[in-house]
Formats: sequence, structure tokens, C-alpha cells
Amino acid sequence: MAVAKESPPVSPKSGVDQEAEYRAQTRLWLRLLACTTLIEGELRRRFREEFDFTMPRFDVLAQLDREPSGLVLGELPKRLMVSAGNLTPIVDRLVEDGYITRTPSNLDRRVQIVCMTVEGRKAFRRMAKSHGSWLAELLAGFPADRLDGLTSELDELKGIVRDAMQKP
Amino acid sequence: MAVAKESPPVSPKSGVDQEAEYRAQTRLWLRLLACTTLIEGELRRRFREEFDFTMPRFDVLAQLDREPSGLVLGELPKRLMVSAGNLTPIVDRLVEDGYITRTPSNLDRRVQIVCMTVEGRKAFRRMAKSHGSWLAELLAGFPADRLDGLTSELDELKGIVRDAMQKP
DNA sequence: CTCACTTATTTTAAGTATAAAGTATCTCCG
DNA sequence: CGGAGATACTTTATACTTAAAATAAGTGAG
Repeated sequence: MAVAKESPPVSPKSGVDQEAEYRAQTRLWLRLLACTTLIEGELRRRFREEFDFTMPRFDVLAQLDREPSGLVLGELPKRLMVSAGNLTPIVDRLVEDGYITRTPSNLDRRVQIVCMTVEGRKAFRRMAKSHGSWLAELLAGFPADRLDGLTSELDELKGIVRDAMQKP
Repeated sequence: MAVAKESPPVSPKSGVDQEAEYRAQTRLWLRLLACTTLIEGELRRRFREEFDFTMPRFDVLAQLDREPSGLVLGELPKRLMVSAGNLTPIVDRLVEDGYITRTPSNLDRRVQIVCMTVEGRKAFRRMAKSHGSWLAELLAGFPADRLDGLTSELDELKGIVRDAMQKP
């Protein structure tokens, strides 16, 4: 089947161009990381100061807010892109603090259903409002008519990266 | 990984437009976060599998690689945008494992100079090479002629966010 | 039925992260 | 000088994170 000794490059770019593309890719990655770190850090700080709350806890509530009938616990790690083991103590504390309930399913005793409580929902809405205005404040300087364009590009990037991860 | 829904406007624009901008900002933030999480997770996984190494450790080496004469320890938290206390155990382990040295300055005994060892530099170069090709693999599908444009936009965004954080 | 498999969740070990308090050293004003 | 305050770094307490092992419950082939 294979004939050539050294498999020919998929894209026959010359060394210099390839080097340049490498650097451009690295720059993109570093910028992406810097932006996210910067915003995330600021949001985290404010969550802590204003509400004595953390972002992972908020993220769980955000998922449950749109599910009035609750969610199978196992759905959370998938949606939040975190490991299952990570979620256990976070959910524990949210239950303990009265924001959510955790009920075993009676169809399958391995499964648990998590559901926001009334107080949880109230607290979430209050925090979500602040979260939104903090974000608006941080991003205010970015031209409104270019928000969607940038979002699309990132969407595209996300799809590309996901595909690249799927293949092997 | 904050995931908020929408809430009322903040700046003195009116109604519908403001709502729309608000949602566009949230979408942008979620996409940014998703891209970074996705790429970071994959890079972390590979670092671990291939080199039994972590990204924070790699990041420290990356900073020291460009400083043949070493770096004042206090410079690291600034460059890496992490807290100083966080760095202590990471640097400890890198010293322990022989990748770097930590020497007290004799001009100011509070100050420490960290410097890569020969083996550290060798290990770093090997890992950096893989890091680069992993990134190239993940980003390969993104048009090379648009890399710089996206990077510029993120650069701009970073500046805007930083300014917004400065003001208060 | 039962034993191997699968699935849902928790536990554990190791590492990363922050904020805040602590220690040591330096600087400089009075 | 000498002590107040600044600076460099570490320690502590708490929380998040993953990978991998453990537990527990369902599923299905023989």
C-alpha cells in the first residue's frame, strides 16, 4: 500500500511558512488563554466579594435554572465539561446550603435527580443579574457590531478543535 | 465557567438594543470560555500522558527559557497571572526535580533568583516541541490567513477588559 | 439464575488556585 | 540610629480539578 518511505506532507508548505504558522497558532492560543483568564479572574473575584459564592457553584445553578423538573445528576458533568468526581462535593454543598435537592430515582437506584429549590432559584436570579452586568461592564468597550462576528469565529474554532480531537 | 442567562440592561442605551447587546456579550464570553477549556483540557491531558508533567510547571519553564541569567522569583506571578502563594510549591517541586535552581540574591536577602538548569532546558525544549505540534494539530483546520486577525481581535478585547478593570 | 459486563456515582491522591495572615528583610524619615 | 512601613516570599485554610480506583446497581448471555 504505502510506497513512499517518508510520507509526503499533507500540506506541502515550505519550512519558513510552517514556522510562521506555528508561531501564529501559538500567539492565538496565548491570547485566547489570556482573555479567558482575565475575565474569569475578575468574575470570580466579584462573585466572592459580592455573594461569597464560587463560579462552579453558580454554573451548576445555571444549568438547573432552565430545568424546572430537575436534571439527572450525570447530566451535569457533560454539560459543564468537568469530571464527575469533581461535581460530587460541589453538589453536596449546594444541597447542604439549601439551594438544590438531590433525590434518588426510583426507577434506577443508581441515578439521582437534582433540582433547584425555591430559595436556590431566587438566589440564582439575583446572582445572574449581577453576573450579566459585570460582563456588560467588562465588555462595554468592544464595538457591539463586532460581537457576533467574533463569537462566530470562536464558534468555528471550537468546532475545528473538537473535530481534531475526535479523529485519532 | 459562568453560564448566565439574560438580565436587565446596564448602560444608558435603550431597551431592545441593549438586551440584544447583552445577550451577544454573554454568548461571546461563553464561546471564549468553551474554546479555552477545550484546548486547555486536551493539552493538559497530553502533557500528562506523554511527559507526566503539568501545564503550570511547563509555564514556569517557558518563562525561564527566555532568561538565560534567570529571573527574580517575584517576576513569575506577574508574568503568569497567578498568585504568589500558588507558585511556591510549584517552584519547590521544579527545584526538587532538578529542572531549575533557586538562589538567594546577595544584594537583597528577601529576593530569590530562579534559573533553569541544563537538564531543565533540555526537558523544556523537548516538551515545547510537542506542545507546538499538538497545538498545530488542534488548530490545523483554522485558515492560516485568519489566525492573525483573530489574534488581533482578542488582543483588542484583552486591552478593553483590562481598561474596564482599571477604572473603578 | 448467575456471573460477567456496563453504568452511575463516590472516594482518593495529587496538584492547582486564591485570599489572607505570617515572617523576614529592607528603606527611609525623623 | 531606630522604628514605621514597604516589599518578597511562605504558610494556611478553603475550594476546585483531574485520573483512577472503589462501590453499588442494573443488564444480559448462557
